[in-house]
Amino acid sequence: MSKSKKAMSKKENRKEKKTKLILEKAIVVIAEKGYHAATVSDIAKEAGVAAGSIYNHFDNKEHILIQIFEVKMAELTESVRQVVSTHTDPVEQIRLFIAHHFTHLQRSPDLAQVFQVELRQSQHFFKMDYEPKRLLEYLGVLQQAIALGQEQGVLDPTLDRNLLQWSIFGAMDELSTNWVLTSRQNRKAWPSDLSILPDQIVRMFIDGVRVRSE
Amino acid sequence: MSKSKKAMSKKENRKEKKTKLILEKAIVVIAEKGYHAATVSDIAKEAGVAAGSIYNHFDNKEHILIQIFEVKMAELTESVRQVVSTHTDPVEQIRLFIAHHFTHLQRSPDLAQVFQVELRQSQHFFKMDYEPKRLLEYLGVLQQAIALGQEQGVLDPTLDRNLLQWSIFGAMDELSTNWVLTSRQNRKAWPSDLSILPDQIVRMFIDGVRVRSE
DNA sequence: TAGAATTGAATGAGTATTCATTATTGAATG
DNA sequence: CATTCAATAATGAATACTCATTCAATTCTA
Repeated sequence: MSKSKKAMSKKENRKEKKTKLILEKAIVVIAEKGYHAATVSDIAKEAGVAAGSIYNHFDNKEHILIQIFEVKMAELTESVRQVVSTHTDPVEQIRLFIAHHFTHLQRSPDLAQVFQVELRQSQHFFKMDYEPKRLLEYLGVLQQAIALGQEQGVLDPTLDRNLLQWSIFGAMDELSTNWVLTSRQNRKAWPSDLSILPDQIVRMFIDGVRVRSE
Repeated sequence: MSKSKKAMSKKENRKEKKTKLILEKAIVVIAEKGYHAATVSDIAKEAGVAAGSIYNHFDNKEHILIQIFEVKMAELTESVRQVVSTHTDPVEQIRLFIAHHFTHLQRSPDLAQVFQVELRQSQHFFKMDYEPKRLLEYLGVLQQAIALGQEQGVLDPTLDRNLLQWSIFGAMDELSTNWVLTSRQNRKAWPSDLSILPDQIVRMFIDGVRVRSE
């Protein structure tokens, strides 16, 4: 865990900034060339450091990829948590969660490429203990909205929350990957603006999940 | 493309059988050790041939992985097409499609591991022109059921078919991956028997998609 | 017996990582 | 303030290592 900013010496602060810089540049380079084709030297050059210096910040090449996931997922979780907390209606919370996901995707194309495509080439990403941790934190925001909906009687109480949670994520993830893959190639399988998706997805899922009022 | 069985000489027939054998053994070895850790020699040994012989059947290591996808996807598509064609009700067709997906997954754990995890480590799998082709053929069966449902007025005609198709696939794929990852580790995040999933998934999606009677 | 298929030892390419060396930093000191 | 100096950080050339792939020699087979 990182020390609070205040407790950090100038040196530690500076080092952390450089770590962050390398991470940001790594996202650009990896998105551009692909994880395997992007060499450690490429990343170092882009960050303006020597290849060996990378190893003062990361254990190895794969660790860079993992850290991109860790750091960016934590940020994403924090920001979606804030957005969702501005509303109390569970269905609206779910809509916001989904909308935020695609907004984020569209605002950070390089990161999107890394998340949807390059990360999955990591040998250990799938198999590690901590892989689910950050993802589960993120999806926890969604799950809370679902649980709230059930408590309030808006969503089917017999529904398997896990099933819904993973299905929504699966749908978002697949649509995201499709978008990333096609947008880089200038295909038009998907609208360039993804802002219509959340409403449609919510309608699709929720109208099936929602307890019929009538 | 391969010649019809009748037009094949004994030699060609034998060669094709060996190609198939290598492919089957490759699935076992790759599922066991992971794509990168599985060497060409490992696969050759398992298939009872010399390492060099692999190259009489495949261009390179990655080509093996691609061929696993190509061949097995074609088989899967053919079998689901048959299953679905036994019913005319579009919702039942969708249910059958989903059920078949999970049944297949559960019956072929090694292939499931390769499909859900190892394939995605291929550098070119995502980026190739032919990647979507087989997948689109497979999903075409689902799409036809959706289209039929719209024609019959059972499903919302304003619905974006692509969206539903990819969302259902995304949900199935994510649940599949979860199942593969947990079942190998004997976790119990998912029931060992997946046969309950299809009904739940159909309920989730269809009840939101179906035009409300009354 | 020609041609195809198979063999498996040898090759070589490519790059992640190491590490001895050099440079930088900033607290302590007079 | 200027200087020292131990600790940290940065460097980049050299290394080391793994396997995928090749191919000349051998075996098979129709």
